[in-house]
Amino acid sequence: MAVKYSRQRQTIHNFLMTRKDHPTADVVYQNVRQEYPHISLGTVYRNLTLLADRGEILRLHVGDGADHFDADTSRHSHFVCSHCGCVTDLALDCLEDLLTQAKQDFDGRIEAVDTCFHGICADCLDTSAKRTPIL
Amino acid sequence: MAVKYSRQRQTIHNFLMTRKDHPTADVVYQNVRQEYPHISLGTVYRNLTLLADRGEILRLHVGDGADHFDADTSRHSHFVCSHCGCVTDLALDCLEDLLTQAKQDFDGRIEAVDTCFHGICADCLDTSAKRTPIL
DNA sequence: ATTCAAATCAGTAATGATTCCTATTTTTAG
DNA sequence: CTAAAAATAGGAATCATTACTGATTTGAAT
Repeated sequence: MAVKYSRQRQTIHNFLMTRKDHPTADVVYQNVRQEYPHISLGTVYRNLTLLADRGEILRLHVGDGADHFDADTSRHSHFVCSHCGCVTDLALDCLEDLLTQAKQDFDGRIEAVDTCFHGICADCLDTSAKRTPIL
Repeated sequence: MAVKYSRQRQTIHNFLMTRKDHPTADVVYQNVRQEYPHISLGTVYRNLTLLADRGEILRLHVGDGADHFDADTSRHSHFVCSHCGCVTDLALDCLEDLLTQAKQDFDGRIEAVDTCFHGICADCLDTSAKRTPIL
């Protein structure tokens, strides 16, 4: 099953590279649809899965029901705001140390690590402070 | 909405505390059903969600489609075998360092971190070595 | 450039995990 | 003991994702 070029897949990958907010499949679909009105949601899912399987993008499980996708495949962490649901990048030096230590302590073979931080993003802290101090 | 005692919830929580393999809601359901044949899957989900919301158990998003649940709420990491799908605990000293560094570097408020390692567990490495060396 | 098998597509149906709904039962404060 | 609040069982509904199918596109060999 050799991979052949497809305009749809290229467009999906290109779109993902323009975004830093790690959109869901449906967000990708809604946006790519502007250029390809006839693209189907199944095509978006199939290509996101194919790209992720080939290591060209990352599939993130942030725990909000839908998977998110990231065109940046370098090792980095993520943050999810439990208030607005936004997903952002987080660069941490000691991520490598974590992997190194895990490989030492563990019997099996460790290939990757997903690190997902949770809390309230700066924007939500700001706006909630200006309105009602509930959070 | 004060929380009232329920035998079903107690049984679910008790069952979870006997297991170290972080079962899914359906596995909890299948097991608790032995004692309560009439318990419904909805009740299992509702109580697992309630316990997780109150911080009495953890809900894990390991990326295999279904959420897993963990009665051990102390800070620790998890490992998921991409071959057999098993989920195990992983204790790492530098997890605290990761949180500390993240809080320093980040503008928002960080409350928690999920760390999920992926790879092949020791059992799967063993058995695949004894059979056909595909992995 | 033409051909043609393999890959991909659009559209839609099916699946699987989880949540929602409602009438009934259980819990617990007074 | 009583009654209001919470929880339940059972099933329907929802949402993300995958699978299916007949038509279209790609690309390597002619």
